[in-house]
Amino acid sequence: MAPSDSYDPRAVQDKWQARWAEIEPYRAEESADDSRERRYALDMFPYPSGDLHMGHAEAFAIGDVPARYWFQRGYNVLHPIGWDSFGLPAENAAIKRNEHPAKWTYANIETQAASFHRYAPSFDWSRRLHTSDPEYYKWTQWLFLRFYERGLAYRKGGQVNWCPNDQTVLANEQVVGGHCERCGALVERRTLTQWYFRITDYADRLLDDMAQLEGRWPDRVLLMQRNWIGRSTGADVQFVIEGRAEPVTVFTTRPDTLYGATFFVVAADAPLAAEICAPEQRAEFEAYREQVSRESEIDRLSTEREKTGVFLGRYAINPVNGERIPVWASDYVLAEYGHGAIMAVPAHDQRDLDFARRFGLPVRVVVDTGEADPAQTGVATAGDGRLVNSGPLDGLGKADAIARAIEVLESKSLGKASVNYRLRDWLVSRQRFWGCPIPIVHCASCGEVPVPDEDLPVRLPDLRGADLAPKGTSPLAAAGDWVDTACPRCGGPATRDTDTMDTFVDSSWYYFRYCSPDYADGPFDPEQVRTWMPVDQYTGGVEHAILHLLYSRFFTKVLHDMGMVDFTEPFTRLLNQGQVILNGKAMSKSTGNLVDLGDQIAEYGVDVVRLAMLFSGPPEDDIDWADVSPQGMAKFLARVHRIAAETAAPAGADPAAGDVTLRRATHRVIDEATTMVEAQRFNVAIARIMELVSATRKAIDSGPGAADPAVREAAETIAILLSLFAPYTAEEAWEALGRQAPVIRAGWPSADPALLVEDQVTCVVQVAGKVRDRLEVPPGIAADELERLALASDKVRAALGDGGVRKVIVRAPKIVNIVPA
RNA sequence: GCCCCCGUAGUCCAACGGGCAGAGACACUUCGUCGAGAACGAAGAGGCUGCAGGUUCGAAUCCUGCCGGGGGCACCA
Repeated sequence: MAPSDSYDPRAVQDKWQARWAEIEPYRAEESADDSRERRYALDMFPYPSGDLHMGHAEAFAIGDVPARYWFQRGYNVLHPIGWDSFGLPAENAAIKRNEHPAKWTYANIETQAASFHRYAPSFDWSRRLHTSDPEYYKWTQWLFLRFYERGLAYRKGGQVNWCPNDQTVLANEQVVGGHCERCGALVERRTLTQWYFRITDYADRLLDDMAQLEGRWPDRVLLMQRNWIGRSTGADVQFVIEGRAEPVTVFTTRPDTLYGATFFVVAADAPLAAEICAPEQRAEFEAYREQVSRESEIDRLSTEREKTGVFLGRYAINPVNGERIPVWASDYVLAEYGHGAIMAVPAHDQRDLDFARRFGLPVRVVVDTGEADPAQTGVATAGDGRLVNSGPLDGLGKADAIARAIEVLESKSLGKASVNYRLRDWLVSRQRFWGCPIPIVHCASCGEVPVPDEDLPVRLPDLRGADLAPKGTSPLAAAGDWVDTACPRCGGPATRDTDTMDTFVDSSWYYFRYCSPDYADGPFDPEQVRTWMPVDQYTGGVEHAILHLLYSRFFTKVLHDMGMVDFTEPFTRLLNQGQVILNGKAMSKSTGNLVDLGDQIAEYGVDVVRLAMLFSGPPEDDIDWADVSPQGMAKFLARVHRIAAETAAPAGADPAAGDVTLRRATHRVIDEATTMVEAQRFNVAIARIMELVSATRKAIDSGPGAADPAVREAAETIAILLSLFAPYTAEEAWEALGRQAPVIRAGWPSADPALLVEDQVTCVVQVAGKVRDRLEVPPGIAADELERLALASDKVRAALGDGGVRKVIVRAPKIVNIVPA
């Protein structure tokens, strides 16, 4: 009997898909009188690029488990779905096909929605949203305007990252190793005026609030965010530059080493360098600056290459000792970080030391760490030690010296304690069409004017095909009728801002919208958000560790400050699923290293694919599809189905009258599977169900038989536990057992404690750490009784020989270890 | 270069706060059943827990070092 004879996945899928559409078992209830506990399960919403693939299958199988578990527990569950539907691929496809991006986008959404219906995550479809719908992006614009009012959205000119392939600027977070995070092109620098969100105002809170997430988010995500924000504490110190009226401020984390500063470095591309360069050094400096401006981001990032720089012909005065030190320009100092200038302490900073050795500048040790002289070894000493050659700081340790140095600086108004961040403000404007228009109008007499709320949304004009071709400025600029408008303030002629927002703005608040997707008086109904949020479980890929997740945390804090929400972190728990790979390599269309989800489902069915994804290992691990066995999963599901069909005890039969051995197995599995689901170790939970299936099979074949009430109890337990992982098979089995759909509302079983205690357990008796005997004892046996039994064992006495006993360690009822004299 | 995570059977993976190395799956061997199959049921084999030390009565588990794999950061003063 082949599995297909008894269990046809496709027929079962079609049957239940239709039934579920009728009974809507996954609908969240928003009524305030519903007193059930609430849970919010969220999956990172998909971008509609073609159909769903294996990666989606894994992510949504994993994200579905906690949602389904909560349904079984009887909670009121919000498990929504939507699409992150603005973005470049749609625009590129539209150019190629001479269409509107919406056409490609919404066609793909329909394809994915149909695939999702078949894949059957427990979504509440009534809350579906798309970020490219005007009903949605109206509120993205509304939020932009609130940010603008609060000074959190602003425009400034400066050096920005430019992707030559996508023809748009990028945020720092979207440049990875000097390449565009999206398309991989080498990123260039341009000087442009752009819109920013002032995320740096929230740097401290983004860091400090991570305490709330500790242990609930993966460590590596927290670490990456910490690194990205990059807080460092130290001091601002003012140096006078000879011949310049205003002193120049530098930031240092080591004010204790001020007496060791032997030169001063200004970022070569900072205006200050050009300003203070002495005439006789001008030519050399200009040549150097030209060279620096030509180097790519990749060159600049390389730590291997030798330091470069030029002397600017000027001197700075060390504020603590009045020493004259030469001022250099170099590209190892960044114009955008700190103040674009540093004091260089080569003895205690490796970068400064490399520079000093390259250009023959002096090295002066001011912290005696007990290590060899950096000037000789070329290795800067950054550790703790006693201060030397440092006037009033002499003799202090590093930490004390830092504190003392800051005190001295502050008392003389030469500096102050200071904090710097690696994090930069979030550049949000994009020179592309298929995004949310920035709701600002530029008026010759009034300047920047926000579009009034009642005029939102500012809809995209109807552009398509060639009009969208990138030309380095936003395609929106070409829509003359759209661009020309009246100033909302003075009524005079004005133009619309032609940039659109980074799509990460759209996705920074979608999980709020799900709470009240049709709400018309704001981005969300505060009442609904209060009852549903924060999100209890968020599932998605780790690639968003410092993009979407950082931005979303920022948005939530701003909404909190606006009084719109009463919490400060949006996602209580985060799970990053691994990737699906093949033969150790990422799947890729171009190399043909691909497994098609549709093919897999056609061959084995949805449940097999889901189960294979979940059973292959812990959810965080990558899944190599070459290692999984869909056939094995199919075999298991067929076993489940057969057990349900064979179960002969009537529904409602009292399990207490059933076979106690099988009942023990059932309740042990309930207990352990529950623990494993809560610990997010779904592979182990499934293994437990497999054990129960085997035990039930055995009971039917060679035990009390299919008519025993314990078999029914086991079979029903299997169906319910399995409903978290293989919804179709579980529902079909539930029906075969004479129960009424949906199985997802059957209720999670609880283990009977009386059935969890064994009446006999095996106690291992060791002599000198080696197992010598096993005793069958009652679990509640007393330690001294067990010790007596163990010492009385013939095998133990044989092992001990003539020697005496030095010590006996008893851990009742599991083990006795006897240490011979 | 610095930091984090991970090395268990041929393979994917279990093993709770140190206590019998094995739950489950794939592959393998054997047996039974039958409608004779790539079906169903059962049994079995398989290990220096990456290596070397240490702590302990007892270590896959804790500590140190090394080797191997994965990830993050990498001129951020």
